[in-house]
Amino acid sequence: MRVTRASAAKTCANEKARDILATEAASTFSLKEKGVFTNVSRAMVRDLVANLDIPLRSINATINVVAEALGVEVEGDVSQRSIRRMVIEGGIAAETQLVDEITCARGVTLSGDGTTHKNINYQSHHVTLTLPDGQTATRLAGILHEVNHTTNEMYSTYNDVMGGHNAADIRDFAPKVKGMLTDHAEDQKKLVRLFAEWKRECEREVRGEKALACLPPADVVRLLSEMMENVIETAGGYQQWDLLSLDERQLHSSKAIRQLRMTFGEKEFASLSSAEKEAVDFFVWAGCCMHKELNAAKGGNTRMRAWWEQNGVDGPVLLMNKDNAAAASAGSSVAKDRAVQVSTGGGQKTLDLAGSVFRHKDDKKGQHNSLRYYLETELGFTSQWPNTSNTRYHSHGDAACEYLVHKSWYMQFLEIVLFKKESRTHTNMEQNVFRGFSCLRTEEEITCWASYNQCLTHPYLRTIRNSSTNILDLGPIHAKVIAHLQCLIADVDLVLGPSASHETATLDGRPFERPEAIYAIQRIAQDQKNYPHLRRLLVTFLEGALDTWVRFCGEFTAGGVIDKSSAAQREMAYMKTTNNDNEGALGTVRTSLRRAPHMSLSHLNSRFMYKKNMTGTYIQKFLRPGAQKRLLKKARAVDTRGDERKRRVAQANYDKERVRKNKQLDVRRKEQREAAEAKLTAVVPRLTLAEVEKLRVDEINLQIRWYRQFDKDVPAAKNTPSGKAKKVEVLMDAVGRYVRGETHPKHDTQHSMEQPDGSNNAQGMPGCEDEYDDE
DNA sequence: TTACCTCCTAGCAACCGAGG
DNA sequence: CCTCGGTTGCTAGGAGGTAA
Repeated sequence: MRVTRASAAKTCANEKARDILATEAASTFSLKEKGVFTNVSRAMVRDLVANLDIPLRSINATINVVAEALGVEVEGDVSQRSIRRMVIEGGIAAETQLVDEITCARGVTLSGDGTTHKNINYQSHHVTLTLPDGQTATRLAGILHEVNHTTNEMYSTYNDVMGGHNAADIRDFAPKVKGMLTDHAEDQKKLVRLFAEWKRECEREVRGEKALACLPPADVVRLLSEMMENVIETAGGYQQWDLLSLDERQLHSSKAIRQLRMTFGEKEFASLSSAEKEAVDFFVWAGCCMHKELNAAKGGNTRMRAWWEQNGVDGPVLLMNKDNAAAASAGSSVAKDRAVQVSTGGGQKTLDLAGSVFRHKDDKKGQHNSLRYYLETELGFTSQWPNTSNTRYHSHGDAACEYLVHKSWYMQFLEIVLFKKESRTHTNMEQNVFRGFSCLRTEEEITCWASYNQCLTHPYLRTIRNSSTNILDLGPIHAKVIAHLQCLIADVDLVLGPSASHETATLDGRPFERPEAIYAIQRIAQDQKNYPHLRRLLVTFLEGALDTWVRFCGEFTAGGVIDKSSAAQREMAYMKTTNNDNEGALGTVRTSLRRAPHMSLSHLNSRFMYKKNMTGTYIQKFLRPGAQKRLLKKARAVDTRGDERKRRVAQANYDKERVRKNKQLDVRRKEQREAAEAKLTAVVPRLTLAEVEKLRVDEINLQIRWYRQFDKDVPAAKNTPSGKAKKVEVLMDAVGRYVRGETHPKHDTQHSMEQPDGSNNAQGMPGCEDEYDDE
């Protein structure tokens, strides 16, 4: 009661205030002064567009609606065209801000990630700054494109806006960069190497320049003239030199000057002590912690999947896709075998399929909502199936826990789905989920996922998610992960045993994230009759995870850059623990481009950087009216420069080039394939052991391949043992079957039906890329 | 699958107001 | 009246959505 009265009183007061305002003359707001938009209205428009995501066409209406409520009359309006330019101004201000902040910062680190959208590659870049007061800030440096503007350009923009004084130099930027954070993909690692090299060169050049400045003028003159002599000589003597255009001459001499500085820089650098040298070139790479975890779990799973076959145990039920299921039930025996061979099953696959059934992206297709309602009525609360995807962190582990805890509900639900339908049939996918859920071997795998999830994944994430942690300080934690895994491998009863406790089972000794899942796991572990393999499977999973962890923690190894660095160095090279900034940014690019497919990258960058980097505040605080005026000018210049058209042309050319290269590649592959086939048709089978033993290993391989064309008992290329003796054995088996007349070479269309195995490798190895795959 | 609609952008050209 | 800096109108055109 009192509250309503108070708010009523407030409203009344507000209305009074509004009346007063309305009666005053100052209640109009002019967007323009002398026909030019004021800085205030520009800032407002930018905030509306970039920070609040208001569509360009609604800006005017928004301003008017708010103004009306406040009792202010707005004078003038702003066209979409002008709004676009104001956004460009925001983008330029954001670049200026970035250079400004980098100039002040004590240390800078970079982070990046890439993705493709509609066949175009996008790279997201963030800069993390260690400010003079020890605080850190992460700024979006932009979404770049393969053919895109460079950092150099950013610096010239800065100098334009700031009016040229205290000119910022790209070369001052290089030594400040102390590190780089990316995922573990090879292309990103290459980028890191290139960057480190560039940084070194910049440093030497500046060092050399300084050294030259300290020399007596006479020496410098002498050096320069010597250098010019050299340049002219390499250009082919004075006569040739005179023929060169001015630009070419300038190019030659600037190159030579750079070279001179570099040599001087190197000389200076060589005189430093080794500690100083290391301090100067200090540059460190770290890999995103989320990726480490993701890949470790994948590594564990791979090892676990292989365990069944290696130990001759019948593994989880096969979950065939629709086509293979049809082939296996109706096709010829060859098709049947093939369908069985290419199909897989197992915990991860089941959880994936369950993901598509229980929470399909498209609500109409999946059972997303009806499941939610069902669980709500049955359990009294809503529970959601985790979004299982290869690239979503810890989703499979979470799904495994969800399964263990609510298994019976999900099974019942699948039944309801069945009986709700007119046809009373499950789709193939639903059937597969049902099969997987009812298979004890699959359940054993799922239990391993859940155990890993509770003991390693969640405790690890709890540790690294602390937002202010510096990844460079996480060496001990990763050592602990490895040690803990070794501990668990040595004694899985720490997790599975009846007396297991979170104190010894989890990485950080803190309670389990989902204790109900642990109860389920222990119940399963007690039941050795139904789940006899669980212990050995879990050990295998953990071993696989351990190996992957070791591989993905290379940057922390003893004696490495991080290990040797001082606390102060690590502070200057502060990096976040995860690369989520970049991954999130790329996600935003995707959604923005889907909504506005024609939005240019520069426009997107302008909006995005303005928002993320809080450029509005920067403009207000640090850009004097004069600088804002220059901002306007620069924006106009950029606007009329036709960047976007240039970008499209560059992209088109790039695409053309790629098409050409791909075609070339195809031709070469075809040639290789044909050569391999020709070799195969030319094979003369050797039928005696004596003959076979005289052959070289590659000839034996060829013979085996020849038999493989028609003899299904010859193992697939990847399963063929290595070592000459073993290969001879395999070959002689095939020879035996051939000689006895059990197998017959096909003479008709064998080559078009069967792919010689050389082509598998030429296609690239699909199995390997997902280790680095992400969005 | 097709035809049409909607949304959004780029960039040219025309327009407008201020100041000399 | 002219020039210049700034603003706006206009159109082509691509991409996604959607109904037939």
